[in-house]
Amino acid sequence: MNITATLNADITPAGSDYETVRRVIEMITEDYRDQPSLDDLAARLRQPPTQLQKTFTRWAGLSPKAFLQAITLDHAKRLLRHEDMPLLETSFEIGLSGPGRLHDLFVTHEAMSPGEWKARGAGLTIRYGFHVSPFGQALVMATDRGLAGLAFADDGDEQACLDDMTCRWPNATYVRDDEATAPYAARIFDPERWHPEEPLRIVLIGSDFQIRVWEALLRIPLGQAVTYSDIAGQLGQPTASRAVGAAVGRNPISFVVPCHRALGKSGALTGYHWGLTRKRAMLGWEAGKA
DNA sequence: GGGAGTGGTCGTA
DNA sequence: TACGACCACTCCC
Repeated sequence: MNITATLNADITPAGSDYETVRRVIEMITEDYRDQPSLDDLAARLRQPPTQLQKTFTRWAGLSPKAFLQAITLDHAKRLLRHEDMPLLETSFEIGLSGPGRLHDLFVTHEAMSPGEWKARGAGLTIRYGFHVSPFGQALVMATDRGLAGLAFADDGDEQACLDDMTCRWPNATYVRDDEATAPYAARIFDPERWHPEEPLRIVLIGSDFQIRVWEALLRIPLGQAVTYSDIAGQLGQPTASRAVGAAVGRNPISFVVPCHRALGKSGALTGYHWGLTRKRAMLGWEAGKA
């Protein structure tokens, strides 16, 4: 059975649907103060309102109007409010030593040794493939130890996206193998397939500091967010928020390591390596699943 | 809103 | 090694 085809049919709109959704998100983002109506949005996209509503809701799990509310600053601030649940601290106690089961995708992770990191991927074979995802073309990269990379590209930008990822581990051997990476894509973007009994294996390749930051991100549950300074504080270096931002920005397994759940202290989305629109898309999509 | 301070990383010498 | 530039930040005026 063709997993990609199943994925398309099940949860992922065709590529052009992401384009539609992306444009809706952009319009909502630019004009959210005017609270654009469904009719306004549909008119600008030259689509019937009912069809747009259907496409968008199928993709996000919530209507354009609900989505509009989900990506406003107020909502972001609510995600950040954790006085009744000191997120990172409690997660820390539950167990750093064991596999990172706290992640909603049920991830077990291992880190590359410092030696392997210094070798910049030498001796490592990385299989990669492009797959349709709710957030555009997804570049999936895997070693035999598990998922090592996940990146996103708009149509036509696949090569730039691949270059961006391969230059991180320039000495690795890269093999295009869509068949090997398709099961990862199928699973990652379908919450129905997130099961604790079959954790997703991921491999973190990065510096010591980066890995500590990425592990902190893995402890943020679906529908929650933390600030860069929260993470810095949790690492015992409360003034290192800017360094945390830089490390978050180097996250090689976008979405799975939920870097989109890191926000500025004001609740503003600040930046995202694969585009702010995509960060909004992820938060909105999660708002529909949480 | 903008300037200063921040800590990790990377390129260069 | 050492230094400077670069950052998905934050604080303070």
